[in-house]
Amino acid sequence: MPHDPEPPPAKKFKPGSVFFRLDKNKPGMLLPRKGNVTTPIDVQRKQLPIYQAKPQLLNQLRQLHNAILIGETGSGKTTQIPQYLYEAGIGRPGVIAITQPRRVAAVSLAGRVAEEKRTQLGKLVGYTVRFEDVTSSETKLKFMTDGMLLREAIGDPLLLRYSVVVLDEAHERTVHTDVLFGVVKTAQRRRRELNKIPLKVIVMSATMDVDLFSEYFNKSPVLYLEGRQHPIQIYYTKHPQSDYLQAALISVFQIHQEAPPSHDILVFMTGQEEIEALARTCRDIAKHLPDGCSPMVVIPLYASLPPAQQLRVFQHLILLYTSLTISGIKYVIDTGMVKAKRFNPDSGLEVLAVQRVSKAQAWQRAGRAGREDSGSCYRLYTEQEFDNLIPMTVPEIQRCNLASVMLHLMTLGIPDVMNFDFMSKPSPEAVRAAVEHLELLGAVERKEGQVSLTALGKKMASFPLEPRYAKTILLSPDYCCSEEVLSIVSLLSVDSVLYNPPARREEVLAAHKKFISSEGDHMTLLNIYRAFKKVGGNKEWCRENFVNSRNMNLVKEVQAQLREICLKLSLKLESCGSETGNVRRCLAHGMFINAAELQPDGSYLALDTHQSVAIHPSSVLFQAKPAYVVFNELLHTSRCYMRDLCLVDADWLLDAAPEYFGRKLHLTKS
DNA sequence: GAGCACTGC
Repeated sequence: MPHDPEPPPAKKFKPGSVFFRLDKNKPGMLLPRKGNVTTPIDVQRKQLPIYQAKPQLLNQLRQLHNAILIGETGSGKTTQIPQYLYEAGIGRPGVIAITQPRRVAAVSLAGRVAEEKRTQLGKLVGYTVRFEDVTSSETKLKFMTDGMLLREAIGDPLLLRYSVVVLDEAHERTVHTDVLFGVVKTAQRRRRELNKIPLKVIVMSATMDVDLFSEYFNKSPVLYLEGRQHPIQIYYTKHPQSDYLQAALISVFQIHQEAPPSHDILVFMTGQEEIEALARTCRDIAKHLPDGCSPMVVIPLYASLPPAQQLRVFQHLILLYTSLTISGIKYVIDTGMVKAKRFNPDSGLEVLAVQRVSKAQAWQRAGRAGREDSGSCYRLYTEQEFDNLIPMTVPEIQRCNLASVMLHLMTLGIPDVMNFDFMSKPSPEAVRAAVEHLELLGAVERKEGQVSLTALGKKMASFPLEPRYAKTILLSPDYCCSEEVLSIVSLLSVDSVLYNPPARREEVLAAHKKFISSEGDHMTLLNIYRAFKKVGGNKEWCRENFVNSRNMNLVKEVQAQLREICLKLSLKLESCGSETGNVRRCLAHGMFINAAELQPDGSYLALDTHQSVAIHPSSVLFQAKPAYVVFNELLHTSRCYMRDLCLVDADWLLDAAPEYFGRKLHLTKS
């Protein structure tokens, strides 16, 4: 491909440079649609592709205990299937649950279906997500996050309130969905054994990788639904691109000069930094576009941007990498890369790395171009490279820490968690590491080779938190600092409450300086939270202090929820006031697995895995070099960094787990 | 002296 060391003038991007090759073998995927916004709602329902299939669908669904439903976006399956079931009396008098991986989807779908049924939300149709329950005794169609159904299963493992469970967006394979697969399958079997009302399970997915689903659910039949996708033209590069960012830049300008201005371009990229850099370059080049070329509006879009900015109206170019729903996209540029987390069970380390997308992801990205009308997708890789992509993204359950999953399964009374019937089994090492972690925390115990939940473990499971956080909260009454620990855990379980625009670095440092505690990041966060509460969550205060008020308010919600659980468990809630040493003692006892020791050469050794780690420069302890710390997480980027550190005494760690540290010390010597 | 994709309970 053409390449200039200097930022090339716009002329270089004139149409005609043969960059893409048309792929004639893969024409548009599905049928066009006719849309009309003013059509009455019941007519709209009948215009959906799924409506034609309604009689056969109902016929099948009435008989089957399990069904796999494959339908593209726009087939109407998520809004219609629950209504069809209800209208046909299938599953009465029980409740039909429809799970979603994301909150917004659960909420908006419930709203849409309530509208279609002409009822008030929360009556016949409702939703349940964390912090929000809009259901009543009348609710028969209940949209919920999969995590929420999982939590409900703790009190009701057979899911007896439900006659039908619809697992939607199953192709996303989130941890929660994958665990739910096993939970509903178990509930189905147990209900049959106990002669209870049968449970119908419908798995809905957008992809064609159905064998796995079908096989898992006792070879259940697969029903296909026609979608509503418009034709999409796929283009590939002639040659592999060594620099996908450069390729994206060229493609953007090529399309911009050829396309009508009302057609937006969507570029899939891997992260904030990349997006900001490309946005800057595009804007610079756009200033020097030749006369007659329409102006270009560049909108960077990523999750950590404040929501107001995400909602801005855009005209021509969007740079984006999330799964946000945006309409009016005509052109998609797919870099073929994604940033994803990988997990190493041996080191307990999560690595965030840029890697190639899967075929499924590539098709999903392409699909974004055909929502409203026909579109084009430019893949910045060759067709051969596409053919070599892995078919499906590795399910999250195979690349995450399983501690909370294992704890959850045990709470559900699953007899043999080590051999749980996962659709895609995580590695035995990952399972073993998780159980060992729980054992160290005292959540499980081994008796004659069998693993069982302890009373402490049962309490830990009642918190929607990682086990070590739950443990720390449960320890906090012993140190008379539950209020502080609740705040700290809440602060750690949301995205950063600190706002760090790199352009205003000096101001940020000055503003945050007054909160800094020499005891570490946890206490610093606590100082910020205390100050925030003192001014009553004042937004102006947040702005002045570079504090993210949205996340801060989320902290308040989380804390309220955790406090509620503490009260149910009759934990004593009290504040230690200025005795912050108590808080650090408590953190040391709860987080002892994440401890590190200063070495003579100035580096740190993580005591659990004996790997060399460093203090992340964002920590307030970066220059302090304390002898012992506990940290919140390890992040492997350019080095292995500890993030969110708390200064502790060696004695506290030894006191927390004498046997464990005895073993670790022994390991150091040998 | 770095820079963290997206969810969810």
